[in-house]
Amino acid sequence: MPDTQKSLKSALAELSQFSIFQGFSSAAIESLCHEGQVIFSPHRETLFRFGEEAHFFGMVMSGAYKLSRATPQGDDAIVHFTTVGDVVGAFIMAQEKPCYPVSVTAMGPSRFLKIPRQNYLRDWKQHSDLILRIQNLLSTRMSQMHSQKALIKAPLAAKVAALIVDLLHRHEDSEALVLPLPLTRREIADNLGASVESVIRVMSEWSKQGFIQTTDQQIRILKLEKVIDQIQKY
Amino acid sequence: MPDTQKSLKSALAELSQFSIFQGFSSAAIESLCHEGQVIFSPHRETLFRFGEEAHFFGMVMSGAYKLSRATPQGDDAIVHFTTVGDVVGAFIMAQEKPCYPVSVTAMGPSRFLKIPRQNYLRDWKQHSDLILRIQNLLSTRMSQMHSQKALIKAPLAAKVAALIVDLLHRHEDSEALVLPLPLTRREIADNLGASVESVIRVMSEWSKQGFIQTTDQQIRILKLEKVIDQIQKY
DNA sequence: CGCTCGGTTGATGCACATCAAAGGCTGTGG
DNA sequence: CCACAGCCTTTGATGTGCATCAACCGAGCG
Repeated sequence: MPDTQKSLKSALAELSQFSIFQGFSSAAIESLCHEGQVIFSPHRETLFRFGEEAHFFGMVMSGAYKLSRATPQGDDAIVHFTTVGDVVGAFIMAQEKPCYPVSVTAMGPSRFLKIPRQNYLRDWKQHSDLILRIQNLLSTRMSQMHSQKALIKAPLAAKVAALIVDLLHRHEDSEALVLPLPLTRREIADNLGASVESVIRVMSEWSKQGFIQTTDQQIRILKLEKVIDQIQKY
Repeated sequence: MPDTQKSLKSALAELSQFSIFQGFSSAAIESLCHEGQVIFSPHRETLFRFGEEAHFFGMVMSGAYKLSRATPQGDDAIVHFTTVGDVVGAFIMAQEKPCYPVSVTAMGPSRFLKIPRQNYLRDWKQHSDLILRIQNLLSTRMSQMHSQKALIKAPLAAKVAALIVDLLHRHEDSEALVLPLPLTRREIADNLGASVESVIRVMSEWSKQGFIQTTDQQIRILKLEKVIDQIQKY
C-alpha cells in the first residue's frame, strides 16, 4: 500500500473532527477524499503558486499557511492567513480551467489535506450542504477582508491590533491568549501594506507597555483590552 | 393583482437574460423569485443597512449599488461596487440568523430584484448549479479584492487606475470606454482609503493629459493604455 | 565562521492628509 | 423668484505618519 494512501486512511479519524466534515460517515469522507494525500509542509515551503493551473484544493489540517501575491514592486502582499480547518482553493474548482489566485506557503511546519479537482467535480459539487459549508467559510473570509478594509484610513496601530484580535478569535477555545500561528513582523507588514520597521515600532511600544509579549514568533497577548483599545483610538 | 407581482411578471423576460438564470425556464425563474419584487431605488437610497437582520437577498437589474461600512472615524469605507447582474447577500442566506455585513446604497437611479430569504432556504439551496454560479460571482469579487490588496503599497495613481480598469471590464461589450456607473471622486476616495483631494489631484492631471474625461459623474476613458501604464509605474 | 533571518533603532524625506477657501450645480422652501 | 443648503469639484498652503535608508545585534545553521 503506497505511503500516501496509508496516511489518508490513518487520517480519517482526524478528518472527521473538522467542521467541514461534521456529520459525514467515515466511508463518505473516504470517498470525498479519494486519492487525496496528507502533505507535510516544512516552514516556508510553497504548496501552490499564483497563476498555476489548479489541479488540487484542500484543507489545512495543522499549522498555518499564508496566501500571498506578488506586488508590481516585486515584494509580496499577504492576502490572508489560513489556519486549521480552513479550506483552500475549493471555490475556484468549479471554473473551467481554474488557476490559483494566490500563492500558498507554510508558516511553520504544517499539514495539508490535498484533494484532486476530480473529486470536486464528481462528488463535492453534488452535495449542496458541503458547498454551503464552503460558502460559509468563504463568506467569513470575505467579511474579514471587509473589516480590514474599513480600517484603511486608521493609523497603523489600529490595523495591527485588529489583525491580532482577528487571529486570536480563530482559536477553538476563545480564552486562549496566544496567536495560533508563528508570525514575523515582516508578515504582519506584508499583510497590512506597511513597512517592517513601522510594525516593529508599534509592537515594541506595546511590549514595553506590557500589552503583548513575543518569544520566537509566538505572540502572546497579556492585556487584550488594551490591544482592543488601539483599534478605536485615533 | 398587486403592483409588485405585476412588476415581477413583466420582468420575467428581462430576468432570463441574466447569466445567473441562464438555462432556466420562465416557470423555474418564477418559482425561484416567488414573492420577489423589483425595487426602484432613486439615487443615494439605501436598500439594506449594515448589521440589520437579512430577510432578503437579490440581484442588481440596472444601475449600480455601493457596498459600504462605517469606519471607526465616522466616515464610510466603500467595500465594493456592484453592477448589473451582480448578486447581493446570497452567500449569507445559509447562516442561521444572517445580518447584512455591509450597507447597500444606490448610485444613480437603479433597480433591484429583491427576493425573500425563504426562497433561498426552500429552493435555491437545493439547486447545486445555482449555488455554484453564486459561488463563482463571489469568487470573482474575492479575487478583485485580492488584486486591490496587492496594490496597497503602490502610489495612489496606481490604485485609481486599477479601479477604473476593473470597472471598465465589467461591461458586456469589452470595447466600451465609459464606466458603467456614476462615480464621484469622493466615492473613489472612500473605496481606496484616500482623501477626496488626493484623488482629484491624480485625476485632474489625467484630464489635462487627455487620458480621461468626465462629464457629470460619467467617466470616459480616452487613452486606456496610458491609464494602464499608471498601474505599473512607481 | 560566514551565512541568512528576524528584530531593533535613529535620521531623513516624501506622499499624502488636513485645512481653508471658493465656484458651480441642484433641489427646496419661504 | 430668490435665498439657502447640500453636494461635487477644484486649488493652494501647511503638516505629519510612515516609508526609506543605513547600521547593528543575536540566533541558528551548514
